[in-house]
Amino acid sequence: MSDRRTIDDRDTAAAPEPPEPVDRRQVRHDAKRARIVAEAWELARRDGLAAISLRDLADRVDLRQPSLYAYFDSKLALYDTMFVDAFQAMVDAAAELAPNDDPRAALVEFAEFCVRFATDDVVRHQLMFQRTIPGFKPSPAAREPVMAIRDIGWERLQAVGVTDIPTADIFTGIVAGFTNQQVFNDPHGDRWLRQTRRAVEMFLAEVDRRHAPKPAKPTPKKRTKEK
Amino acid sequence: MSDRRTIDDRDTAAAPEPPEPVDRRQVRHDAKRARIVAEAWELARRDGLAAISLRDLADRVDLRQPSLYAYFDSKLALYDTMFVDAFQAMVDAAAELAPNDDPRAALVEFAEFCVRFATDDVVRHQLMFQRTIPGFKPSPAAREPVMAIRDIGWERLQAVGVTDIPTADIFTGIVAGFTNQQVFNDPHGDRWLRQTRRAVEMFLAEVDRRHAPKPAKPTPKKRTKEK
DNA sequence: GTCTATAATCTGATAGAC
DNA sequence: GTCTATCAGATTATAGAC
Repeated sequence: MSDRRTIDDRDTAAAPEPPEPVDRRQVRHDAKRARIVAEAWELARRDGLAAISLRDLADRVDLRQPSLYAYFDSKLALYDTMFVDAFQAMVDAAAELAPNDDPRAALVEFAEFCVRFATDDVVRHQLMFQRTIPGFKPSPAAREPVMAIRDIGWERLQAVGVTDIPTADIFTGIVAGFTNQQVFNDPHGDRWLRQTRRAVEMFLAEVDRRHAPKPAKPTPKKRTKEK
Repeated sequence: MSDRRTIDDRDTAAAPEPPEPVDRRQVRHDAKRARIVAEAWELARRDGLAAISLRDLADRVDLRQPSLYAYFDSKLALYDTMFVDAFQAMVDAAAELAPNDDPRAALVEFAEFCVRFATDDVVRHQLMFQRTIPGFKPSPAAREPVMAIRDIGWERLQAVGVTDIPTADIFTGIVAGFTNQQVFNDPHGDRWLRQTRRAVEMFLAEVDRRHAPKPAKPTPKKRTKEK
């Protein structure tokens, strides 16, 4: 199947060519590429993210090591693909979260989701949120899914009335911390995951306090319009 | 790998040590060792923690690479020493904190100190709080300064009335998160450091709420346990 | 696209003379 | 303790045949 698609190709291949909607080669290429990435994750989980070797990786996908360069320009390009893969997975998983009418419950849910997602795959978390690979910096193109997940968090914060950056920073600080502690200090348990709800409720109480600044004295219960 | 004793074993125990105060050789050895560690930090800051090479390191201390083995049994042993060095520095710095009569202010101070200490040296933070070097795990001996810093935090928590682990976990989660966000998202600024006080005060408000449980709302009894 | 072969370099670690 | 010499590998990446 000669598929050189030079410009004058359409003239010479007049009759029998069925119109290909998608290039099959491209499809297979992409599929193999995806498999390589999947095996790279396996390898990273086994040996550590920084210890992936292209030889080991090639073995796992039945290629010789140089053949990987048909799929990735460099090892750092592989990391970049994995980085995008990880954030895209997070975006997809976040989209699966059941919608919740109560914005406060939704925020708790989101925070717990973040902690859970990180502990599901510690190495993935390492690539996403720690600068650990010496030469690696996400490419500009890799920023897109990062911003997507950031937007999801931002929406949920706005839904509970948080619109200023400093308060949002407090929330992200909490989530980042619980995530990190869970991954780092209790990677197979749920010690910090269990406290996440309480932490977010604590945060919400602070938000309430800001929005309805009550004077200091313990007054009899006043009616507020918030439920 | 011979499982020789841990890294730092100078023969402190064996000698009866009558009149001879210190061995000059030992002093020089220790001094050079310290210099090697210091240069290793430099190198880590320049190239990344995982990218330290013993050859580069040897150059910086005017040795040939094999001579480093007179000071460290292996590269991982060097990391272990650096790990201890980092936690010891944190303990020392924490000891410098001005005493504060108000335990609540002292807790805020401690949290801010942690965030500041981390941003002072990102690579140090990486070694202390992230599992990033493929083969490295702190030796049992290295645990001591880790526990020392943990104890400092624990004391300050008790001083504000926190005695249960789950609540302490919330505090460590907050501190870990603000530290991490600061290091990761604003390494040369103070974006999360500026919010640390507010976060700790938010935490303290939660502690107060627990200690003086006002029957604020006609909700069914919800959180009483988890102690 | 995949291969073989190899470049080019780096790595941590060891042996043994002095 | 420091050296030279070297081991025994590893690594990523490239060249060029098919």
